[in-house]
Amino acid sequence: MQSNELPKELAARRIDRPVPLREHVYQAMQELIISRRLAPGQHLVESELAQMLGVSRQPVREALQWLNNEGWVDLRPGYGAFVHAPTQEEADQLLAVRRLLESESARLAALHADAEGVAKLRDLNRQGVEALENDDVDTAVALNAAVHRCVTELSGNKVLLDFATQVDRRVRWYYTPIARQRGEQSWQEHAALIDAIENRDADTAARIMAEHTERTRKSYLEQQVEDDADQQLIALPARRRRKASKA
Amino acid sequence: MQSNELPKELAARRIDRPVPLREHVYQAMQELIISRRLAPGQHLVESELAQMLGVSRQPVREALQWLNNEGWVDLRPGYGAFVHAPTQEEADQLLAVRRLLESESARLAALHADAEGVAKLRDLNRQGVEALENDDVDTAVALNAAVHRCVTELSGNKVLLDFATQVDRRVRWYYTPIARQRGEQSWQEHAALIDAIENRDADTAARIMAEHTERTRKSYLEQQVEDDADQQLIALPARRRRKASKA
DNA sequence: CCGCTGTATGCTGTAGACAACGGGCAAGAA
DNA sequence: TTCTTGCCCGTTGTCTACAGCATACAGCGG
Repeated sequence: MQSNELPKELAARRIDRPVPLREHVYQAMQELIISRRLAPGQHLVESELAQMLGVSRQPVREALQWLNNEGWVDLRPGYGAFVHAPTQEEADQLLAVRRLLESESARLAALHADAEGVAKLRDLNRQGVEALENDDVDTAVALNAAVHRCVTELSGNKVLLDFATQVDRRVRWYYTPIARQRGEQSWQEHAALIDAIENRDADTAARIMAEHTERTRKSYLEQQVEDDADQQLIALPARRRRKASKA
Repeated sequence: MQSNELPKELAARRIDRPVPLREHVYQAMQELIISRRLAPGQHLVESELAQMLGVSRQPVREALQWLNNEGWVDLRPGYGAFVHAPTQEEADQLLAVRRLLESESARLAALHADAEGVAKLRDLNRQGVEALENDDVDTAVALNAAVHRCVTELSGNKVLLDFATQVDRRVRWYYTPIARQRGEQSWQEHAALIDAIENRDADTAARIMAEHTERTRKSYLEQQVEDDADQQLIALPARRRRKASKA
């Protein structure tokens, strides 16, 4: 099952085949959505996407299924796919669930983590602080997610990891804008959390994580109000959009 | 796929188009998996399923995607779909997550539930007790799930409801066999829970729910040991199975 | 007898095409 | 003008066909 890359430039006129096309479609569309080039609520026409990405409709359909499962698009049977339009209410509830899952993760991590795991956490956190000092926001955000993910991995509960991962992906809809705002404090809280885990202090770890995610939630809610205006980008059916743009 | 049955529905299904075929495929396969006619670990060949259900491979593929997302089958890219083989460890972790989510649901339900919601809960619970008295296990299981779902709905957190629903579906892999075992006690606990919700006693509600699901988990773990033998039904590639059955 | 290699076959992933459904739009009636 | 009615066409859901890869197996050499 190994994928030995780079042998065929001939077939590479499409895309390298070892990885199914739907994967590329999935990633491409995810980026398009994150970058807002596909607006929330927008109707996604399969044939348009297929042509745009140079593949047939099947990979697009399958990618849409995945995107649907991860909350990036909403699939209305017989009607089509629409870019998910996140609401404040949903964000609030999502972050509440995140708080619940991650707090429990921290508790379990404190019970189960070994020295190696703690070391890895410290390393990630150190890198995060460095990234912040260098104003490298993207890296900092990624490392932040990595820290949280690592804690969840150390919980030893794979199902919990699954669900937390799902939540994390959906949180990323909202997260980036607030990363800069409360950067430094966040990493200090991480450090305290890691200490608690190292000391096998489950209750403290859980409490710190709960407070940590709760602050993130608050930050988001304060931040978000101003954005709501352009949430109103209307979701026109593709047809109507096209007619409109002709005029 | 030794026993090809229920292909009669296909003809009728093809006529009423409003519901996509993949929905029917999804439901049919889910039932086949629950009933163990598709064994855990078994390799699912798309073309076989398609022929068996009287549709083409596309609806089957899409149904498999859904089944994968809900944990019924595992999809290995380029290799095929396999009926998910649940393990004890996974069940344990799954039930731990369930405990977490449902406990929080109960807490929130106690904070937010209105009189109407409480009434609905009581009604469901009453029906459940009746079903148990009539030895109607299937109905009792369904009503049990309904009570839990209703509590989660009353929490007012739609995201939480989403995740709890996912967990519930996966728990059903394991649940039915233990339903009979601890039937009566379960409904008594439900009653206590509903009281707590009605009294707006969030902490008590959360505690009762946590203990309730924890007992379910324990029951499962005790029960399950004996089943593990036939978990070892080997997952042969479809080809080999066919050859073997010729001999 | 065992291991290797070439070949055959079956499976998945993808492409391209068709038919039905449903919304949009225009023409006609009130 | 405004509402109704019928047609048009865009979109989805589905089907069939094909290419490529991986495995199983046979035949050969050690």
